[in-house]
Amino acid sequence: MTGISGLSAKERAYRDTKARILDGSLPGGDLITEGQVADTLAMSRTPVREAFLRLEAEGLLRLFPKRGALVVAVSPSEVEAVLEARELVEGHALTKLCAAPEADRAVVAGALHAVLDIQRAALAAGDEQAFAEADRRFHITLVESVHNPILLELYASLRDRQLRMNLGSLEKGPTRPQAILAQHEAIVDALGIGDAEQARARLRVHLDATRVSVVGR
Amino acid sequence: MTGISGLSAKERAYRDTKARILDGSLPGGDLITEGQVADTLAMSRTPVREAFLRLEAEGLLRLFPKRGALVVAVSPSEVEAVLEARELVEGHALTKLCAAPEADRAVVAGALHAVLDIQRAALAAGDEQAFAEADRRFHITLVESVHNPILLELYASLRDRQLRMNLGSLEKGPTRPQAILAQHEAIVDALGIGDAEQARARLRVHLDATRVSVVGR
DNA sequence: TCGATGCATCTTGTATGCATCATGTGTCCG
DNA sequence: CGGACACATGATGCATACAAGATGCATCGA
Repeated sequence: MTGISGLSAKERAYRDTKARILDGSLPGGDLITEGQVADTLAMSRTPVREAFLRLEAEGLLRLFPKRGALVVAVSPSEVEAVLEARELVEGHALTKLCAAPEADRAVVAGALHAVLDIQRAALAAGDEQAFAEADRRFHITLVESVHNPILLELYASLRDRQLRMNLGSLEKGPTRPQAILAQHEAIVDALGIGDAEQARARLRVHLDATRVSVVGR
Repeated sequence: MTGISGLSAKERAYRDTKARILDGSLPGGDLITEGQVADTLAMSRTPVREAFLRLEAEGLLRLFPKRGALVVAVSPSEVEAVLEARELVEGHALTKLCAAPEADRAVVAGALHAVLDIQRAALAAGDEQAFAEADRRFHITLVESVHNPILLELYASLRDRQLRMNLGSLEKGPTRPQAILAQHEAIVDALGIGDAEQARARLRVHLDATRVSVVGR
């Protein structure tokens, strides 16, 4: 029935719409309807409807009864909320790692180092795509080390939201990537010696820099 | 057209099913179908389907394509995950409050004291229902003080899951409520003097006691 | 007897139709 | 000229219909 793709219609509607929101083709403040998306994707309204519900749960859409779906605009307060939650979750990961047996910490630190190598290479090669992916991987790896599905899922949703904020933001400037990499390295260094306070402080620095880059102050 | 209730069919399906999962009428491991629920509530499958999707997102159901919906059984690891997340969020609230201006802290402390009064009265009256509601109110008030919608929503979902764990647990014992109340009071006391470390430690005690009550160890 | 196959049945996935509700507009009345 | 009302329009909410996948069981063959 879908014919082309092996994915269900619901999944296609979800991914397509989400992608269009995240990459900015559907700007915040836009009002879209089930019918529009259904027509575009050549499917009925039913799967689109389910995709919309999911996107609303993720905070990307806001549904208005009988009126349409509003693409939620990124507000400064949302930026704050996302960053606060990120600091909480990632900071927890750092603390927990530093309190964990040496061996466990070493494993994660090793994984993080590997990611940093990739990120360094991406920076040298000027591959923004790979750099962003490595950045994502870095933070995900950190949060995964907590082994808590609930926190991991929350974090994934936070990353998605942040993605959208980044592109709304000012140009990152050519020095941003280097700064990001340096901040990552600083965090891993603190982690390497098991200094939780230091690691958290550096995480805070990293997220503050992110905030500045996003809200411009 | 449902006529009777002012709620939408989707909302009724969601609340009813959720309630039946949380109160144990639908035990973990059960396989339910959209049709069953739709018949029971005298509505079509469509709104039930949407309710199921929502419940899956909350971690209460797990949907299997073309097979049905599994009521997720509470696992020990889920208990750990929920409690870890709760400690993280509530602990953050305590820390943030202690770092906030005296006035802000006093406002929240006042609200918490008010809730404790209610809880004390409920305990004296032997009103379990009211006691549980006050307990819920206590923790929600704490988390609300963070003013972060993302964390608040996460917390709400955590509380729901915990609800279900409690009833699967051993009898609470007549002394449990008193212990809970005492632990709450201890937390608020530490908060009153702005001692974040102390408050967090007491929160940890409280949640540990909860874990013992739930998993029995 | 045991395993493979085909079918009946059940459930979901999607499409479609209709009723309802919200909104904007044009007209009529003051 | 201004405001209220009736209606056209468009969207969702829900019901229903149908197709397709998954499962269990009976049946058949070795």
